[in-house]
Amino acid sequence: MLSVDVVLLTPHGRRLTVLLTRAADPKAKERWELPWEPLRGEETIEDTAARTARGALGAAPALVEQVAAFGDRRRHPSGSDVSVAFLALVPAGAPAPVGGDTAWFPVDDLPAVPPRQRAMIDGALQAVRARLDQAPIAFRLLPPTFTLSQLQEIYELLLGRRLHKASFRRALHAAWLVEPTDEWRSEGRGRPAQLFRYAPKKRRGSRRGVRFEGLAG
Amino acid sequence: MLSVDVVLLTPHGRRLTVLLTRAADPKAKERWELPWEPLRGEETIEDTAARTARGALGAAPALVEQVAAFGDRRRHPSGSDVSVAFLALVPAGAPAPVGGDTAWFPVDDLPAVPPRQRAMIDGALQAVRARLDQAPIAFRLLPPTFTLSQLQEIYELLLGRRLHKASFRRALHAAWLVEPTDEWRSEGRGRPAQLFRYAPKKRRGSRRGVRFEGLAG
DNA sequence: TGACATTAGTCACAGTGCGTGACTAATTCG
DNA sequence: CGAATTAGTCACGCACTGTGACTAATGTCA
Repeated sequence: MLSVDVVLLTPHGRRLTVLLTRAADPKAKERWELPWEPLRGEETIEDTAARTARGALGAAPALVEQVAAFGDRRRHPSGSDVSVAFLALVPAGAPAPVGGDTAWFPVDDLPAVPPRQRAMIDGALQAVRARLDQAPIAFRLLPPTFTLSQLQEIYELLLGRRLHKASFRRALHAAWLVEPTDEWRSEGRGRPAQLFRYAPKKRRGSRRGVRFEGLAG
Repeated sequence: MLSVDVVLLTPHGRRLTVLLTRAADPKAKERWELPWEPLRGEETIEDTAARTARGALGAAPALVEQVAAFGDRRRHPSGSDVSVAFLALVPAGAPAPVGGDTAWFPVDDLPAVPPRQRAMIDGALQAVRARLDQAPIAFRLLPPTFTLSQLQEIYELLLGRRLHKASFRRALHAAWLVEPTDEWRSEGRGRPAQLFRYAPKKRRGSRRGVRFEGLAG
């Protein structure tokens, strides 16, 4: 038997959080676990992952991507030998967890989960950070139009460190990923911010991808 | 059922080659395929991958690492719904393929293989290139001491493009990965080259990994 | 109303990185 | 000997990056 597990991530304030559900088995050593399902014969693993994510969340996440297969001997609630981990991103303002059986936990303050799933969470975080400057996945966590401060906050959340404003905008400009709209948002105190939309342009020259990696705060 | 497939890579002259075996089923549409085995209950997928690699090669490869799980509906010789792909690196001077049932094919000139395995090969090449500047996997393809020209050749092979000598050495120096021995190798014509060994030093400062990515030839 | 806090956005400098071509060095071959 | 071949270094110019300071536009509160 093979299980498909999903690491659902969403921003909560300034922290990145992961969705856990209460363990079905009340005698389980760890009382929380990642949402998972056994693979059905007629489904692909991608389908199963998407369905599992929808089931736990009550809505479709913005992105579902494979992380890796975990086939070591670490314990998994399904008892299966092999599990395939997927990572899913959910925009901010995530629906409230259904009942008391699912909850969001900050990634840097997790309760005990079964060891194989613990490895999956770590792998998912690594995968997000590695892919962040290859693919524009950060935009999946934002509404169609957004301020650059919002965008920077998402990057900081996913990378787990602060970025410098000027560097961030310079690199963003060089990557030709966004274009300004003519709308402005005044959000309480402070100067209003211009709204942008995601609009990737053909990159000229540069063999490199979009490297945000070096941005230190 | 779950299959474990291995993409064995080795340098052959100036080309990167992959090991294929003749299809067991003579009526199969594609006559060559990647080495694969069904997962046994008592083994981890890593164990199975290592064993499969040894079986096809007749020796242990220098590195075996997971690429990803492939669970789409593309055809696979095992008929399984899900396959986990591993990539394996074999140092140059690989043992001659056993009989006529296994052979090395240049990655840029492959015969037809089952479609899921074709995707695995592409994925393995992408994975090698992506990990090349994160982990020192190039050294696995070389003997304990080597010349910098040999090392550069490996990088060019794995990245699939030429690098500029001066840039390569500058970046290598900055990464503190090798140290010179006091031996020199005179290899036919031309000036003798100094031999180096792999000896990673603690990297000071620099939040970045070892970025060889930008080296253009 | 006016000082201040707060957030957005830009600029400019200095240091480092990187692509590139030209140069020197040591060997073999004829 | 001189040409060819491979190893190894240097230096220039441009681009990129980290950084702090600056201006701009709003709300808050005395």
